[in-house]
Amino acid sequence: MSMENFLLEEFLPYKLVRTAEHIANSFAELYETEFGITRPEWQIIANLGVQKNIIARELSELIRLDKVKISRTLAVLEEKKLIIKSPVEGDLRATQLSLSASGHELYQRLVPKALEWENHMLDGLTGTQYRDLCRILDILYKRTPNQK
Amino acid sequence: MSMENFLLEEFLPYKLVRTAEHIANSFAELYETEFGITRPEWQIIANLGVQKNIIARELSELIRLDKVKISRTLAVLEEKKLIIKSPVEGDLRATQLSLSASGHELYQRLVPKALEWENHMLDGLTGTQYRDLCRILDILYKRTPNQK
DNA sequence: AAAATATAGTTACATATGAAACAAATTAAT
DNA sequence: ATTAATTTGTTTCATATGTAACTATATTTT
Repeated sequence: MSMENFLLEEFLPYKLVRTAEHIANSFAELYETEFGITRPEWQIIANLGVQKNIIARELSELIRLDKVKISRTLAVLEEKKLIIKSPVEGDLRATQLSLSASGHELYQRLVPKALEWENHMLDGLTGTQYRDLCRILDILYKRTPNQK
Repeated sequence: MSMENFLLEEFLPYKLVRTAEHIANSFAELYETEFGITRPEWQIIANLGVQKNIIARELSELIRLDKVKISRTLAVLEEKKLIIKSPVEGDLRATQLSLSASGHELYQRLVPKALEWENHMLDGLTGTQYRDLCRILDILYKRTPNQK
C-alpha cells in the first residue's frame, strides 16, 4: 500500500477497534437498558457469577481495570445490594467479594440474554468462520509488539 | 454453553474488545512516543493526509468522534502548527481543514512506520486468514443489532 | 422578506477519570 | 525483633470528558 492511498478505515488497529466498539456498544444496550448496570458493573457481576472467593485486586487483574475504577464500581455495586464484601481471614487489608442473592438473581437473568445475543451474532458465521476468528484474534494478540 | 460455565473471556464482545484494545494500545506507543501525538490527533492527521478540503463536521462523522472532542483536538493541532484552518467560501460558520507543511511532513514520516507496524502484525497471518478476518469483521459489523 | 428552524463550531458546567498520596496491614530484610 | 519494603484498597486532586447552552451563520417556512 503506497503512502498516498493510506486509508485509516483499512488499517488493522482502527478496523478492529471500530468493529469491536460497534459490537460492544450494541451489547451494552442490553445490560444498560434492560438491567440498569454499566460496563464495569456487568464485567464484575459476570466474573463473580463464575469465580467465587475473589478479592478486588484479582478482579482488577482479570478484567484489566485499574484498582481505582474497581474500588469505585464495587462501592456502587454494594450500594445497589448486588454484591457482598466480606473479610478475608488472615489478611485484614483485602475484601472477599461475592454476589448477593439479588446479584446472583440478576446474573441468572442476564447470562441467558447475553448468550442469546451472542448466538444471534454468531448465527451469521459458519462454525469454521467462528473458529477462524478465534484463532486469528489469538495470533494477533500474541504477535502484538511491546504490549503495555 | 450453560449458565454455570459462562466465561467472560470467551464472550464475543469482550474477546473482540480485549484484542482490539491490546493491539490499539501497542500501536499507540508508536505515535505517542515517537511522534508525540494522541489518538484523536493521529486519526485527524491520518484523515487529512488523504481527504483534503474537509470541514470539522465531516471529520467528526468520518472518525466517529463527537464534535466537542474534534473541536478541542483541532485547537491543539493548530497550536502545534500541524494543521491550518481556513475559511470556507460561501459558509462563514465552517472551517476548511488541511495539514500544514510540518503536519504533512509528520504524516509522511508516520504512515510508512504505521504500515511497517501493520505488516509485522499481518506477517503472522496467511493471506487467506487476513481476508477471512476482514470478511468476518464485516459480517459481524453488519449483523450487530440496534446499533447506536 | 420576516420569522422560524437548522447547522457549524465553541464554551460552560457538572461528572468521570486516573495518577499520586494515603492509611492500614503484611511480608521481607537486617 | 526492628526496620524497611510491599501490598490492598480508598481518597485526593488535577485533568478529561460529554451534555447542554451558546454564538454566529444559513436555510426553510410562511
